[in-house]
Amino acid sequence: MKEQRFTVYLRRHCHLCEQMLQALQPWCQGYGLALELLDVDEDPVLAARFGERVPVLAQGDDTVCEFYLDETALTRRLDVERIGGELRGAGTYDRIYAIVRRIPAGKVATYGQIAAMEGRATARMVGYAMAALPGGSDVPWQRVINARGEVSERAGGGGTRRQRDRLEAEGVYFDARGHVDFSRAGWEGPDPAWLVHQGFQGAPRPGGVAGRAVAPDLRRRRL
DNA sequence: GTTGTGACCCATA
DNA sequence: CTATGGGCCACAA
Repeated sequence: MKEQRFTVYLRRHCHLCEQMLQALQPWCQGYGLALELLDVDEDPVLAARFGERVPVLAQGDDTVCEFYLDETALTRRLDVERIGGELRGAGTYDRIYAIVRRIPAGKVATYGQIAAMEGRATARMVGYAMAALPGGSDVPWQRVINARGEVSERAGGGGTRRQRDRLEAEGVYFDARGHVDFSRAGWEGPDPAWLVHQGFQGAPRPGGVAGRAVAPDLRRRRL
């Protein structure tokens, strides 16, 4: 397994720098990243290049992120071969499908929830992945709904009805406005150990927040 | 290489 | 409650 080299440009007594190194710790252990730490104050060229803009995480000449660890950006940079479990080297859609397959009958998850677990997808991409499924797939696509608790509308129209019918056949209840109550039917996520083994992000907080049983799409959050 | 195609989500107003 | 605009990107042809 080849290691992946990254460079952190930093300076001493820098709070953000220490914070980024700490955030990188589990990535080094889990994915075998090799970090090169460069103190920009020890090299006038680097000091001129970065000024106050540290820390910077870089891969070769490419900047991955500045100031805070952007885990999404880092994930994109990682060699997919490094991801463990049966999903080693799998494409994003296959990784999404693998998570969706674990939603039990009678439960639902949101696009954003799946995306947050997958780690590098967006909610929208989860929707794209569902749309790309061939007929007769073993992926229980009907169990993925939007963040408002509704079955999403789509161009065709018939698919929407079919999704609701399948969910109701599994015992999922829709209220008069066509909404699912996440506190009753919301999926809390797969076995955390399975997620970790597959190299996914952790599950959103189980149980959820009042009024929203699942975590929103965490990707968009900026620190 | 390029382009077209999609089942989203959130913050506002 | 609804409407709208911006942010998004993998995949197949």
